Amino acid sequence: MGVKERRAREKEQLRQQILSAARELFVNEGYENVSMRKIANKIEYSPTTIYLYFRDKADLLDSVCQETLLNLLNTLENLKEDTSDPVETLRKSGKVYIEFGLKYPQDYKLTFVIRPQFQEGLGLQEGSIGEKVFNYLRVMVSECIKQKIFRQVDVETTGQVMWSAVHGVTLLLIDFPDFPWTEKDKLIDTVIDTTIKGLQA
Amino acid sequence: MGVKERRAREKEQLRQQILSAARELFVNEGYENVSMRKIANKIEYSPTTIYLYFRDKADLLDSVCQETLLNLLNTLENLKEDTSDPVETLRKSGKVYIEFGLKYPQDYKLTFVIRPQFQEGLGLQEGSIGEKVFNYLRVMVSECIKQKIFRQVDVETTGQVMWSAVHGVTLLLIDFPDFPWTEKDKLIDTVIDTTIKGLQA
DNA sequence: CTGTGATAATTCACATCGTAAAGTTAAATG
DNA sequence: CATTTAACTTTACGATGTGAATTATCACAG
Repeated sequence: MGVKERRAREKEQLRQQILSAARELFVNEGYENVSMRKIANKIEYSPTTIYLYFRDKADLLDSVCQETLLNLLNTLENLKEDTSDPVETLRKSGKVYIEFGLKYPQDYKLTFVIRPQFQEGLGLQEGSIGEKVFNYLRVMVSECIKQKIFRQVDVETTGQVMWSAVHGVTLLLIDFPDFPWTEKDKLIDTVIDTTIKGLQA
Repeated sequence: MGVKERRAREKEQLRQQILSAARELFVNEGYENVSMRKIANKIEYSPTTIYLYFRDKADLLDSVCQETLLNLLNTLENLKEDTSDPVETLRKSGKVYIEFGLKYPQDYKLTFVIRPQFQEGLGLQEGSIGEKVFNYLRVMVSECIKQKIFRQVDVETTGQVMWSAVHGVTLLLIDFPDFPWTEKDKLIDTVIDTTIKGLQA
């Protein structure tokens, strides 16, 4: 009964093909400037075929963003060189987060700014990858608090403050590339250092 | 020669009409979901009339955003109750900035997220309103530094760090309303306090 | 090999979009 | 009244997201 399996495999393959064509186009030309027809052309299928695999254009976007979140999660988890210094780990994580955003600016915007416009509230719910990313942050922060390096405010708030800071710079640097920013790396480091210093006991 | 003037006034009036119809629609339905035809219908003119007043849809968006920036600037300047305590003024300004964003979430996103997608780099150039807003921030920050309350890092970086923090929370709160945030006001205050504390000498 | 049923992909169609170009109307000037 | 000018509309084009109807592809039973 290998037939069913092969067919399923083929179906999954085409799904992936659509997904990666969509990602490439979204990233290079922006979500709004990519039509279903363009995606279809790229993979040499008819436009409506895509609808056999994705509910609509927003659903396609959503799937692309899930992948991005997974990438981000992996990137973050890859640096768990447990230095036993939780603050250093947090600092490094912040840096990696921002650098991820700047390395794939379109993916970042797609995931954290564009998608929320189309999928109200979704994306960070129970068990999702987005939640896992924030959990990663939670763990690091709570380590800092446990060791009494950070003030004894609650983990949630502390994590959210950290997230605000890195999310903020990332988006500003992406959205206003012509603004007279301080030297980029200096700005990034200062944002992280300032926030960490502000959170310390 | 009052004729010319009257005509000019009428023209300006229609321009304003278009602008406010556009703003209302953009805000309520989102930029992408508003067509030139919808705007035209609302003001009871033909769709192409709008093109006599605005280059294209992006230009219309741009004008709406300029108004938003002006509103923001006014809001900020209205609280210059010179308490002679520059830190307190900065804290209050941050709060007002965030509250402005949360009060008009769609306007805020339009201005700081959507527009940059259509007008590369524009909006913060020399003499613009956007620049004035950032100048406001600069002045406050440099006051804090002058009084040796803040670390002696340069004004630019300090201001940009502050902006990152407030921009970050604002957008997160807008874009992920369903995320389990700490109590909103607490989060806002903590973001501001943390950043200011981190910047202090 | 032929027919059958399922599944995958396509063709066709529709309403809507941004906006260019040409056409029309009305008001100001002489 | 005639003419010029400015304001506005009509018409038109190519592109968009996507639903419905249609066709092609293929595994399997007889």
